Amino acid sequence: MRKPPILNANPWFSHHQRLQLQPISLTGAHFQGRHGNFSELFDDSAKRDVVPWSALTSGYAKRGELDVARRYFDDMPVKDLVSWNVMITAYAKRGEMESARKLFNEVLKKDVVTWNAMIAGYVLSGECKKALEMFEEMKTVGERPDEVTMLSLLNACADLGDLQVGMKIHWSLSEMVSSSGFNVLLGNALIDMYAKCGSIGRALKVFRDMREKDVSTWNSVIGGLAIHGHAEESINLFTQMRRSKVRPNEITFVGVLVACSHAGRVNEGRQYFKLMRDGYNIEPNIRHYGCMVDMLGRAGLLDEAFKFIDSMLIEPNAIIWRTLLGACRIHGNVELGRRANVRLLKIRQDESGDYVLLSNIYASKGEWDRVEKVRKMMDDTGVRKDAGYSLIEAEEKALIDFLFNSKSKVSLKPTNLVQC
DNA sequence: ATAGGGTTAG
Repeated sequence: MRKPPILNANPWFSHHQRLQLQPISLTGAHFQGRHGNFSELFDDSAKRDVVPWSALTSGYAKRGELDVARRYFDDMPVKDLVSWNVMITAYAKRGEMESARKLFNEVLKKDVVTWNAMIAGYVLSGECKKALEMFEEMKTVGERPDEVTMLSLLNACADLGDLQVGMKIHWSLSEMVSSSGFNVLLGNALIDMYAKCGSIGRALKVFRDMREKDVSTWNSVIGGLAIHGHAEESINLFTQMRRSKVRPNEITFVGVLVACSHAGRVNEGRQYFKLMRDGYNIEPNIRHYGCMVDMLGRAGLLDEAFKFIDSMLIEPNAIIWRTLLGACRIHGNVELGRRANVRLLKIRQDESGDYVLLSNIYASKGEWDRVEKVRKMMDDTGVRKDAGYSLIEAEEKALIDFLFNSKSKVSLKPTNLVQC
C-alpha cells in the first residue's frame, strides 16, 4: 500500500508501521486486537506530544467508533483543550448529549469551540431549548459567541419557530459582523429562520441584501415561499435563479414542486418535474415523488396519483401512501383510500396514525361499521398500545371532522351522535 | 498531523 512520504518520515507513524499498523486516516484500517493497553503503543517522547493522541481520537470518532476514540481520550497522558473539544464534539455529533455534558462539566478552561460544540449538539438532537439555555450560560460566564455560535442558534430558532429570539440574534449579528454583509452560511440560516418562523418579508429582505448567493440561498427562499403558499413568488424566484449563474439542485426542485402543489398548479408541476430530469439531469428522489403525489392528490386526481406511484422507479415509502391516503380522505374516495391503506400497511404495520387516518375516511363517509373493523385490526396487531391517542379520540376527531368539514350527506348513527 | 457551521415531500 502506498503511503504519503510525509508520514513515512514521521517518527510517530513509523512507530506504528513497526507495529504493522496502518494510520487510520490513510487506510481506514483499525488497530484490531490492540484495544488492550494503548499506552504501550507509545514511547516516552510520543507521550509528551498531545497532537497524535487527539488525532487518533478524532480519527476514530469520525469513523463512528466512539468507544475506541474514548479509550484514546482516556489513555492520553496529557490532554489539552483540543483533546477535550474533540471528544465533546464526537459525542455531540452522535447525539449523546449526556456524555458530552459530563465531559463539558469537567473542562476547567473552556473556549468558544467547547461551547459551540455543546450548542450545536443540542440543536442537532432537537433539544433547542437547551441550546438557548447554554447560550445564556455562555454569556453569563463571559465567553464571547462567534459566527458559529450564531449559526447554531439560528437553526434552533427556526426549529422552535421563535421569531423573537431569532430577531435578537439577527440584531446582535449585525453588530458582530462587519456591515458589508453576512457570510453565505449565516445569510442562508437567517432566511431559513425567518421563513420557518413565518416572517417571509424579513426572509426576502435578507435575501435581497445578500451580495453573494449560493444554491442554498436560493433554495431557502424558494422553499420558504412555497411552504407559506406564495407559489407565484416562489416560482418567479426560480425563474430568476435559472437566469443567474447558480444551477438548481434537487432541493431547489423540491421547493418548486411544493409551490406548484400548494397552488394547485398541476400542469406547471408536471413540467418542472420533467425539466428536472431532461433539463438538469437530476433523477427525482422520494421527496420529489412525494410532492407530485401530494399535488395530484390535492387536485383530486387520485387515480392518476395512484398510477404515478406505481410507475415510480424507486420504492414508495410510507409517507407516499399516507399522502395519497390523506388526499383520499379529503376527497372522500373510500375505495382508493382502502387500496392505499393496504399498501401502507405492508410497509409499516406499527403506526397507529395510519389506522386512525383510515378510520377517519370511513367515519367521514358514515361507514361506522368499517371504523369498527379498523379498530379490530388495531387490536389484533397490538398497535393500539403504542398509540399516542385512543381510537375513541380518533372517532371523536372523525366525528367533528364529519360535522364541520365533510361534504358527505351520509347521516351518522344516533349512537355516535350521543357520544358527541 | 488534532476541535466548531446549511437547505429536502405529509
